[in-house]
Amino acid sequence: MNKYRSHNCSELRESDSDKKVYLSGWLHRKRDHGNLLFIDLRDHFGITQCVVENKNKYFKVLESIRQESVIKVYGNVVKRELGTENKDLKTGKIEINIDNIEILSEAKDLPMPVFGEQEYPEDIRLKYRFLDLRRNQMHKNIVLRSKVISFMRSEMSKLGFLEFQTPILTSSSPEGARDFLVPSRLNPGKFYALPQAPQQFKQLIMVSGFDKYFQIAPCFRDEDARADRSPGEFYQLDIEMSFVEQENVFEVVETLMINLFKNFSSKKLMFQKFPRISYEEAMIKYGSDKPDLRNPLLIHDLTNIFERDDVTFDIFKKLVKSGSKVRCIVTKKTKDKARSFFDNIDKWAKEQGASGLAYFTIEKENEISAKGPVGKFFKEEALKEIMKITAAEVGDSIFFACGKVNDVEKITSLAREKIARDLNLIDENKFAFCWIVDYPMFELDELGKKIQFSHNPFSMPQGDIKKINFDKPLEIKAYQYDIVCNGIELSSGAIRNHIPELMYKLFLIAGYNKTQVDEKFSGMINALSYGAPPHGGIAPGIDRIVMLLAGEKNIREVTLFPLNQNAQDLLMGAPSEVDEKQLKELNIKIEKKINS
RNA sequence: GGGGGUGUAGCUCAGUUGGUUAGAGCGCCUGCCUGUCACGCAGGAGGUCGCCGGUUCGAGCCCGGUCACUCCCGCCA
Repeated sequence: MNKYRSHNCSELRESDSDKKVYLSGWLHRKRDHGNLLFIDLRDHFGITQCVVENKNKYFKVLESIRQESVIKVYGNVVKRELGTENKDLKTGKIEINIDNIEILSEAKDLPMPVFGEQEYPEDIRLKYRFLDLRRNQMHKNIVLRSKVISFMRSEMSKLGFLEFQTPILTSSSPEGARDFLVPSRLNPGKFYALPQAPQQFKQLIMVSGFDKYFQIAPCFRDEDARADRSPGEFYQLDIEMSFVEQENVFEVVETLMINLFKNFSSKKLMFQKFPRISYEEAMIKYGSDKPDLRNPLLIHDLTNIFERDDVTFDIFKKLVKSGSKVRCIVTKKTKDKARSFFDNIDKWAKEQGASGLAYFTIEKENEISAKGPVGKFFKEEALKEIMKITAAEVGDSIFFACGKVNDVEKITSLAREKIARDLNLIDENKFAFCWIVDYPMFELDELGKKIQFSHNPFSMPQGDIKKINFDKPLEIKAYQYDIVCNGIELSSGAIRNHIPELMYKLFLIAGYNKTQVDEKFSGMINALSYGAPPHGGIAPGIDRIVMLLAGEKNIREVTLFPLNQNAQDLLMGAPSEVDEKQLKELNIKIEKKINS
């Protein structure tokens, strides 16, 4: 092919026997027999075994050179003797008899080995990412990521979407996450912001008449990290479409996801048509708006039961009287589970900051009774009612949580997952997608006083625009939706509000008057005032999709050069201090924080 | 900002109730070895037990503080 190689390290077969070839790659592994030396030569494509005997003048050189050095090998392709073949290698039926070699780049002692599948501390992996990325699993994940993105591009193009780039230096937006700011040299004292998402731009693209747009869009948010959330930056498949209803967006995304997941994973899709679950229903049944539908457990509301006279569980009754809710989870056929199973869950709940989970098991001798620490507080009639509501049967157990709606939703949602894991109810070989729909337009803030947008302020409220009752804002639903897979939120989207008058009304409810809206969203409002198509879209998170396809639990496993949890790049040393001169040009002065 | 976990050789980890000189595997160095593919065998070097302080006759182990990494909550679409 060129002066470095005639073939790559995965190419040679029996049929190439007796050919003179030259290969280049990393010295993956050495097996030194003293007078005979085996070398596994590795490149991106695979591994080829090379052999050299002590009479070769390069023998000593190869003996002393370190792993991960890059060498060029010149030699003869030889068919391996029967019994010395390696079935695990594509090239396992041949080997290279080395004539001579050339060292292209020598490696120092390694801080972490490339060979093997052991786990290593993440700070070392990130500092030596180039070594980490040579390792098989990481290398595969990154290749997968590349293929997924290519696939998305080609599918979107086939569907008639056009790919555009939107600005990276843009303006700070008042809603949503913290912005990354970039000082402007030409405009002293002013800042650009990196886009949290190309939200306004993609809407402007629709207003500009381009009909359907997509982009593999970088998004920047200055928020704290999680396992499934990179600090700093991540990528979305940003999509926007003109003249569409919610279902049209769903069609595109469902088709894409089904093709994508069928193409890149052997795991089965639980639903060929993704279930649509309203936000309200999701919060009751799963305690979360990102339910893992592989998990068969459901949450039920039992608040009313604790208003009955034949229930004497006073702690819960008192809480219910003061507005708390009771929710429960039923586990099937758990009456013979060891006491420790129940107690562990209760203990776990306390560790999560809840006041624990009460539980009992339904039994029947002469009459139906509840066995367990709080069982004695429930008479037969009450138990029958509970069984009716929850579809619980004799032999099943019920776990209860009581508290304010938000708290009880949080703990039951976590408990649903915890209990299912303990009982091994989650099928890891499935993908369960669903849509969460009908999000409320507004919600109360934590103090329950101020009304604020619950999602995106640019979403279109549902129903006949002329008949919306703005006096009851909390009842207004929006054409706002999320797509969730295996409990991971992949994306949210919405049909956008393209009517300025309506937008002013909604902003007013959230406490912004017309002047304020004009100031903050002048570009957007202005654009919508000169003929805007009804439009909507969505933006699936690419990192999370690849994470699911790769079967990884951490987003950094599918990211080439991720920041660590403190948003530092240990390889490049970012963020870093800058020259006084640079600061001066930008009119910026650093005030050192003095710790007392 | 808050809570949990981890921190012992270059790397992965063990280290009993607080008790003499802190161990193993991989890697590294030296020697032996012509069919290995996690090659094998023999020997060797390598340690501020994250850091600071305390308790104790004695601390890798107990206590307090602190730092780093990570997971979670807050935050975030």
